[in-house]
Amino acid sequence: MSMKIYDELKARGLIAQVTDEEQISKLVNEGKAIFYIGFDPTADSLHVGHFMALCLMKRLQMAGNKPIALLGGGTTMVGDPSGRTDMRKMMTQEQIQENADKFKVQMEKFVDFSGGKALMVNNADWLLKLNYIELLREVGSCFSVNNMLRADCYKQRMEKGLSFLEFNYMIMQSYDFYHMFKQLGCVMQCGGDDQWSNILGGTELIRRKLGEDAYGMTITLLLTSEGKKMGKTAAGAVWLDPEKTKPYDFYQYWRNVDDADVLKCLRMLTFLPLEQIDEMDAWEGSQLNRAKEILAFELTSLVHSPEEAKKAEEASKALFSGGADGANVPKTELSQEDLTDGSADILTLLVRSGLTPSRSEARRAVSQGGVEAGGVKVTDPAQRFSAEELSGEGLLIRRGKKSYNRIVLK
RNA sequence: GGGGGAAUUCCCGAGUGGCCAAAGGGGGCAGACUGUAAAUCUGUUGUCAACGACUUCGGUGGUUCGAAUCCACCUUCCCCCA
Repeated sequence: MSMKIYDELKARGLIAQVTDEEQISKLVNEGKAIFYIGFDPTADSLHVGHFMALCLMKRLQMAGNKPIALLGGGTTMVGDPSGRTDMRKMMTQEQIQENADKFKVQMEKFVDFSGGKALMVNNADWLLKLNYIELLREVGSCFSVNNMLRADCYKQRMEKGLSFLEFNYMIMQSYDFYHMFKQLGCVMQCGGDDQWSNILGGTELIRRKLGEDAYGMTITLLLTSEGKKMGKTAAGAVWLDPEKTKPYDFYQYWRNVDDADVLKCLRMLTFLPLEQIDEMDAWEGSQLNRAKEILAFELTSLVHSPEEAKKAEEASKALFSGGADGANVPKTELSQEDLTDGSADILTLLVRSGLTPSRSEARRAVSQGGVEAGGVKVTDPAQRFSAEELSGEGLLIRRGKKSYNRIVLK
């Protein structure tokens, strides 16, 4: 009764482009495919974009296919120009290795690597050993510079300038596919939609070198209704690492998506059955808030844990609808040393709790009427709070409409 | 290799000796309105012991009472020629 995996992916709006729909749907529906997705360790944590790719892996794995997670220890040395207007900073090998180690730990949460059900490999293992002349003679003739320049990812860069280093990225990625096709029987590569030309480079290389067919599939980029990439805030990416983006903030990010984006996010990011999501499609107006709660809960649950999701949800309810107690509200602990003369002023508290980055901004927030302490609006930037007010339950500080922090004196 | 141009605050982009913490826009933040949404309007947007002081206009040194602005060198990027 349940949908075949390929149709489900399609119905969820996850598939952007495929090289051969007929072959690919057959391949993945049978559950025999070995496929890979590459992850370049350019930062010390995965983000939402990676999360989608990992979910795709998981979905395909659940349908019986075997994923290969490729860590780009080698490709990161070169730097992918796709979707960028400027060159990436060159990274040292140590940095890359460190990031790759972190990626590895996070990936294991999503994909089941036990009993050979999935593989994790690092392209540094073969790319770093390549010899320039040998490589040129082996694969160089299979690439047409004319065609490469026509590729979207390079075209964008023709105006701003493109270094030869980055120009080679496509060749490295193609070589990965070729290598894994031969060594591991990997027949399909998936990736973000921005990877399309790089993926085609690989299938083309395999065809030319081996005369065999390999396949490619890309995932729709998750865009907001305004056409911006999802998972970005003014402060930067929404990370999967709880140290970099707190589960509460992660929850809040999804709780706050635009009305227009909720259903799309539910379909593309969660594992909820499609029938259930289709029902929500009829919801309107403030009812959509319920859908946002579900979205936020599901995702926090997947990325962190059901317990963390529960905590985040409770904290949100406590703060926004005054329901449950605020035990799970983000908390900052102060010690006696943080006080002067047995008390602390509001500006210090705002800065210490991270609600504002500087005292100037804290002062501004207070003078604009955007700060509350213990449910009372603070109007005087010089207002002080005694040790007594801060101990025990602590003092709940609110900055603006949505940022809260409980300050507790230890 | 030769010639020309550029680097400004979170981003884009004005500013070419003092009136510059630096126009304008975007974004962000706060307020009003709301549904923790969007749209709209208003305020705000370097830091601090805050009517003042300090740090900032790619880097280093210099000219000057005074430099984002002038000079020298360096770095990076773009364009044209080879």
